[in-house]
Amino acid sequence: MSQRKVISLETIRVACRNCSLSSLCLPMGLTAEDVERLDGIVKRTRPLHRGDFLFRDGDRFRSLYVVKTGSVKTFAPSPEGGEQVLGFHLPGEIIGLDAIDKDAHACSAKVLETSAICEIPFSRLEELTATIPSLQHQMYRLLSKEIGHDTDMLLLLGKKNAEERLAAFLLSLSRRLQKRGLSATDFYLSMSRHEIGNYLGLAVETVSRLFTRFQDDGLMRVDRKHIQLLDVHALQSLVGGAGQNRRQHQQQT
Amino acid sequence: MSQRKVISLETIRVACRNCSLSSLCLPMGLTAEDVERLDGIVKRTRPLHRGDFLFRDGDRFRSLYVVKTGSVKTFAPSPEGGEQVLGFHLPGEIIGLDAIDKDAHACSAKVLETSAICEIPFSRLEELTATIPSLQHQMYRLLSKEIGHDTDMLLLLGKKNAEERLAAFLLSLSRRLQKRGLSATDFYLSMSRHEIGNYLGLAVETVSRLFTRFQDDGLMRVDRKHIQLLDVHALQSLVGGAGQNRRQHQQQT
DNA sequence: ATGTTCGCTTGATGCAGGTCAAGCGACGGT
DNA sequence: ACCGTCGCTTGACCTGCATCAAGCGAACAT
Repeated sequence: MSQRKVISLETIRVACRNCSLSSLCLPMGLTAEDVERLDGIVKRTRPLHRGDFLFRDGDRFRSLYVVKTGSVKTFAPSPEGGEQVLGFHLPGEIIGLDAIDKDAHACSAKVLETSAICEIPFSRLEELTATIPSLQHQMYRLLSKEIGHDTDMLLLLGKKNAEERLAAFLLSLSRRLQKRGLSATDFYLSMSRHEIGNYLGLAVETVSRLFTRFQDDGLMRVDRKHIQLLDVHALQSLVGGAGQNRRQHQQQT
Repeated sequence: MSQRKVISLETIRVACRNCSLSSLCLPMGLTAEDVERLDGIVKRTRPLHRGDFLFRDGDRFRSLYVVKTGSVKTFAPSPEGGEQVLGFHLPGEIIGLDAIDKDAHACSAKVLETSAICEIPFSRLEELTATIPSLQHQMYRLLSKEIGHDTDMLLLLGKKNAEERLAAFLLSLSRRLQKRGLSATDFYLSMSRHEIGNYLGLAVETVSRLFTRFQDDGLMRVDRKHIQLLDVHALQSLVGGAGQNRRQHQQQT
């Protein structure tokens, strides 16, 4: 996020082994030699710009994509012509795993800001994983992690109110940016209020009102797309649902 | 579902190659020889009963589980002490994929009715997939499919109203039962109204009222847990969101 | 600089569905 | 056969958030 300068070609050609994201990406836990082999199949594309598509819903599945810098949103069409934002993807995150099953993309991926993206042809990757057990394991973990993440979203959409959703969203961004060595409390939103609302199952107006409220309550500072979190702990307790006396659907069997 | 008789030991010891579910399960597309090898690592447990756990949230991850007969629900604890039902699993469906990442289960799996379950130790499976490319591919597809399914649920929880959610739920059950050779229009619900509501992000009362309404509208017949779908096509058009003039969050960039 | 667009904010209003409350019938235990 | 429990239904009410409406300011083109 907040990546405003054009990325130089120099930067792009850096290999996996030098990539600052390797600890978040596929090479995690591989030997130097295996990283070289993986490196051999990764394509590094020229910088993409806001609005560019990595792929569109319906496209044949060929490659996975890893965000190197910038950010990408994925979204699926809903039957009525609207769309559901499925996620915002930051550096080190992998896009396209959901397309393996049907060998076609069920969602589209659109670049939110000038971004550098690695492309990994899946068939080549699959060959490689068959001969590198730790890479295979890493793939399973990545796919599994994606499921776990979706599960978290199900809980959020199924049980949390608007306040809890937005607080969770902000904290998720914060945590992920921090992992990438960026500020956890001061960042730019590359997505619009509308996209945030869509992602969280809320109306734009609700998102806007909540930003205002959070700011009035001293939890954060908002200036257009520039966000500063002032009281992370308070936000965390909001997510916990300590928000009020919110009744939970209890479960009995 | 509606599996009331106790499963005989005879049935349980049948191997993968004779399993009627093989086309839905891991063996899909394997050679006879490879199925044998897979078969060698699969454990078949004695029948489990309503309320039994396959695993609990926090347990160390060891195995994947496949439902052979019966049904299982998975659910995750939410911070406030409630829980979120994540899914209902029918014969042929695999449980536990979300635990690979952290090597621990983040949700619990509880048997809803007398069920037969296959257990597949994951470490053994992983060894096997490294030597059987088509099995590896099958695993990737399974994991990917799970992501796709979660994605559908995100859309449902994020954009659909109560009516659309329940209709989608009924049709999903119907479709899955049909794939397993059971009736698509006449079945028992092994889960409670409460669990359905929890899964769909609705209150029990709303689920109940909708069942009544759907019945009054001639879409289905409801008698306790016995369901008969009378007008599948009408239900499908409900899901489409033709429900009214439901406004969609449009997306612009 | 000036107009146009578009994303965002803010206020007013309405309603889908959650919450509360009460009753009923099925089922399991003794 | 009886009773208690529990899941389900139904009605009355209430509220959180969507919807509708209006206005504002930043970014951009001319």
